[in-house]
Amino acid sequence: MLQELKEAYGFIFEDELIEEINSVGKLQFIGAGEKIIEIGDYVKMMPLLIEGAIKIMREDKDGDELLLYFLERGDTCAMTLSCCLGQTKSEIRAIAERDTKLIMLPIEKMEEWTTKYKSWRDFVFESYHVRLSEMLDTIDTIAFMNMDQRLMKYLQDKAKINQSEVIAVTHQQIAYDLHTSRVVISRLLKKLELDGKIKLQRNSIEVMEL
Amino acid sequence: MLQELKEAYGFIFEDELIEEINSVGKLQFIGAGEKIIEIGDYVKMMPLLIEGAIKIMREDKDGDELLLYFLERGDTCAMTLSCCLGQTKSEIRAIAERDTKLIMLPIEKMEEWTTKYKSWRDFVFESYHVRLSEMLDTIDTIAFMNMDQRLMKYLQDKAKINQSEVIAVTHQQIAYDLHTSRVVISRLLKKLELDGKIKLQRNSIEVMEL
DNA sequence: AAACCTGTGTAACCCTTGTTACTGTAAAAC
DNA sequence: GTTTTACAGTAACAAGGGTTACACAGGTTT
Repeated sequence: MLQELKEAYGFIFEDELIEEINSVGKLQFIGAGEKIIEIGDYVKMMPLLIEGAIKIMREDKDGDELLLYFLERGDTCAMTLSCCLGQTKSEIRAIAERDTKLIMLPIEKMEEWTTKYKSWRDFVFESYHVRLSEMLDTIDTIAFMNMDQRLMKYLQDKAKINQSEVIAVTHQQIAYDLHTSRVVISRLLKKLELDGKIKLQRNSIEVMEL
Repeated sequence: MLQELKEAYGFIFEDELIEEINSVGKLQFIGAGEKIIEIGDYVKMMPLLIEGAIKIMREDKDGDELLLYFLERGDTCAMTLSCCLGQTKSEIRAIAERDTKLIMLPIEKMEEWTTKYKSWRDFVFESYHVRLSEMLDTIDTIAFMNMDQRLMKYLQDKAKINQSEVIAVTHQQIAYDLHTSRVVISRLLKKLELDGKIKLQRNSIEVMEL
């Protein structure tokens, strides 16, 4: 674990902190599609993403869903952070977008490290900063863009996070992520294909413009 | 200033920190409607809200606006916080919703206090936490609610923040805040009035259900 | 091979929201 | 008092997106 830890976080954390993380953290593997945290769960561990990608979803009382953003290597879940420090339940659902490797940290250490390590403090602040920006971006997207633009952005983001122009996804799944209906997605995808921006296959989509 | 400072933040900050804030902070009065921060501004000071209310707006490249949330006494602008620590430009616009009293803190102190005072650290973390929650709430609103529901929520929020059932606002102003058109707002307001939820007057609206 | 399931394409229709245009009216400016 | 200006009401229409319904195509199961 130490090696991977250093690769992903060595430039950020001082050596002593890396040691500590290495000794108290638990390496964990999550298969693509597996759920990591559910809404309402009490958060007992804080994840550091080593490899892979996680998608963060929001859901309202009626069960309507919406993709908030993706997390990548070097990210942590500020939402979880927030929950840890506040001892509250999770407001979001986290699902592995790809096979994912992460280090789980006991939340007791959070407080301690915050006092002890400047690099940890900076990391936490930076995480919050990045997350707020990401949330602003999400708001911009749903507030100011039409569904066809949102769809194209979604496909591009998803291609990027999965490091492949061909993304494996069904129209129904996209509809869930964008909080709309399958018919609408099929309709808009066909339009995008006619515009030469994507190519449709069964169960997958090739994105031509990245 | 000391007295007001203690009233608003005495329960949170240790005495020594209150002293420091008192000595380096500059008390500032902002009239209702005045702009505090514009998008793209470099943030040189961090505000602590003592009294009044501030509305935080987002704007996209086409000039389309959207109200994100209100700040109240005891709040600070996490977005500004974020900018201070990251030395980046403001992503949002802040406008005094009512006559507002706030303490401006030089950002150099942020780093120092973060190391020195646990109460300050906790305050910063708590601010981020509250702000993320507020952003989630904003996302829920625009993603999952129809315009009539959003409008009613807007009126209720605005009544609450201004501590009055009668709010002084034009249909056009509401349209800007909710990123829609005046005609749509007039239409929906009339419907809400017929439902007995509000009473319309020129330049003001009385909210019956709080 | 037949039956079945899942994913996709498409038409027809409806509701919500956005747009344009015009009217009236209160308040402010002259 | 008359003229302007800002605000509000409303109709008519357009567009985006949600809904329902049905057809069909690949795979999978039996």
